Amino acid sequence: MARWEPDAQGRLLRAALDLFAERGYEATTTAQIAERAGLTKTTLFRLFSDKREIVFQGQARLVALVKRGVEESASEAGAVAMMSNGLRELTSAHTDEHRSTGRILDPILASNPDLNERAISKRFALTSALEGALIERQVDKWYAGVLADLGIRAYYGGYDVWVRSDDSSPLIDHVLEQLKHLERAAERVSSEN
Amino acid sequence: MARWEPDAQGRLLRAALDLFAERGYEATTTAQIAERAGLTKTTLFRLFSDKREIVFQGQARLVALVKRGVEESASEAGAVAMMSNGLRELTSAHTDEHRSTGRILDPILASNPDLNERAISKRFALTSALEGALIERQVDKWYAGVLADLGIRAYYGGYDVWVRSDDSSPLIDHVLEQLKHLERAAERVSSEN
DNA sequence: GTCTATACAATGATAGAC
DNA sequence: GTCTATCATTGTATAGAC
Repeated sequence: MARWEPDAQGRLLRAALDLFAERGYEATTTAQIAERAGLTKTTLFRLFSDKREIVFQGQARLVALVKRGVEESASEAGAVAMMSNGLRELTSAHTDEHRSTGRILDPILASNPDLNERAISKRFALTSALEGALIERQVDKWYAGVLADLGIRAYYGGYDVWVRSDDSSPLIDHVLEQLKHLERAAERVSSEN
Repeated sequence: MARWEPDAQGRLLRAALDLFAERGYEATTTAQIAERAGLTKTTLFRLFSDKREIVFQGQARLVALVKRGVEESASEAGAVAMMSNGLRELTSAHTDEHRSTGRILDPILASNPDLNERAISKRFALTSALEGALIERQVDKWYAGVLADLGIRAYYGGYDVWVRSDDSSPLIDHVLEQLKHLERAAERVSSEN
């Protein structure tokens, strides 16, 4: 059937995670990753735009998901409801396998400035996507910005708890829990003025 | 007296801005920047950790400023007041010269993914610094996160308007104007629940 | 349509001389 | 503190194999 082993991207991802965990991100060369995956450097760079993207490729999907959650919200839904629908879609992509990967990946991300920078960039991309989707749904631009910040902050906070915790509660529960606290905090802004 | 021309960093920055504006960021090599500044590549990389930092070095100061604004706030000050004191300090560093530089630099940043990523990373660093400083001042962690997002969003929004505008109103005025809108938006979160 | 081989330019690190 | 020189690595480009 196939002349090549399938799932080159998946093999490269696993090879990269193995090597990064063993020897660190910087001490691992792209040639080594490709070799362990049974490929060459050329192929690696055809499949991933750069070394960091090996580990972040999956995140591209998330931007589309958060947008879809907002777009598919009922027309009567309020802005907060549309935003949390975005978060619901976003979190629906996270399986238990992602949680395992996260446990390996997160310490590596934290330890390397280049990877960390890419992670921040992805967070910003999610925030902008959420903000833009809300504006498309006629939410006032100021309100859209504030809600996007709140929502993505809740998502990352919830994700951190979820990855670290052993319980079986789904990611969305952790995220909505965070969102509740953040909404209450947002209320305090008005009471102080 | 001096065996070398002084202000190597400044000369490198000006050389880099010139060349980036002329030929673009990617088409300019670090060797060319160093040469135009009368130095070598080695010296450039001793003074700047990487090519992008030539253009962002100045931002390191800003993190210290926003922290100081919060730290030096009166003990009776509320959380919003401490946050906007941070913004006041932050904006105090921006001279008319920075505005001119911004007019040249901003289109270059927007046109290059690598530079853009670094810019986002700096924005996140400012947000984290502001959030951390508020927490140090005993602000509740949820509230600190929300206020940091609001404040930095106001700062960037205000900066964009300031750089583009021809009037003589100081940056802080634009930032506080944005902040007013964002605070009102934050109030709406509560009314929707 | 996917992979390999090879050559290449540029970043960034390092060592030793002035 | 700067210079020259050399080096490993990332990432690109090309041309061809299966």
